[in-house]
Amino acid sequence: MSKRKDLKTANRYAQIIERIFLNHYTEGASEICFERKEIERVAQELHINLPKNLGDIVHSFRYQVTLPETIRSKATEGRQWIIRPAGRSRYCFVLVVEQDIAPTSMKAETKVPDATPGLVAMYSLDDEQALLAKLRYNRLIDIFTGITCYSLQNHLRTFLAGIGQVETDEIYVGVDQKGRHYVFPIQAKGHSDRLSVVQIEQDFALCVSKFPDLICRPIGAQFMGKNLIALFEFESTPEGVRWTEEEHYRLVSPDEVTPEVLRSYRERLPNT
DNA sequence: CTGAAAACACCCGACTTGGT
DNA sequence: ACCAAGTCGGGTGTTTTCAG
Repeated sequence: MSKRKDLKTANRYAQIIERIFLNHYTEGASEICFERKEIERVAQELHINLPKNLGDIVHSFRYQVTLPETIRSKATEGRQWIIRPAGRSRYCFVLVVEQDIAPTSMKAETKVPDATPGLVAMYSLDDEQALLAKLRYNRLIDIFTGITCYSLQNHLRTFLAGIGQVETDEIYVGVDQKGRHYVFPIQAKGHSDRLSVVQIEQDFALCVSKFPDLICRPIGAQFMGKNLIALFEFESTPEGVRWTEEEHYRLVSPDEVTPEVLRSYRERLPNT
């Protein structure tokens, strides 16, 4: 993302993705598909070294960095390009309603007495794992959804027809007081990565394929600070995935928990 | 057709590099 | 020297290949 010498030093990833896009783009297009093989071809045309990890090109534009300006400028007002998987080694740029899944700044916080075991907090290896552990030990998914639920497994990776390989950070299953069963796929992000609608779409698809009988409610989780966590819930509409709920939870150490915090916490916790 | 092995695809963390 | 962006290697699940 250099500012001065974009033309000369735009990185290989950006050059490649830009060329692929422009190869297929026509005025007014809202879907542009390409295959992995094209990455190799384009690198050759541009006389640049083929990156060794081709998948990382798509991956980085999906979750980490913004697309080159050339591509972004071809999105109509209020819309943005995302890169959707479209089966094995196939990808599609799709123009969707712009949606930045980021925590709202001025949102009220709910205090929760931090029940994360000290040892776990101390030795978490990375942000994402730390976040998942805090969600689990503090039953934040129960509190957020109002449903009693349990972690089924984490890092469920599987292959979906028509999409490709997908991965969900953690899966919870739950049951409400009327006996309905739910599945909650969780996407967790530390400070640096962004939540992406692409992943939420995949979570819905994963539910349909692997848990067709359960009610599917994808959740996004993001650290806003060390002990401040934002949770999001999504719904699937004809216009695409939309974010419907957002709550912020602050984990506070047990010795600063007032009776009031404790009471409100107990009220929010679903009965088991 | 079946099962095992090889190849492929993808994501993550860690290393490398280039700009300040 | 420090920081962040760019790149790469490892691990694991899926798909393909192929011998029997």
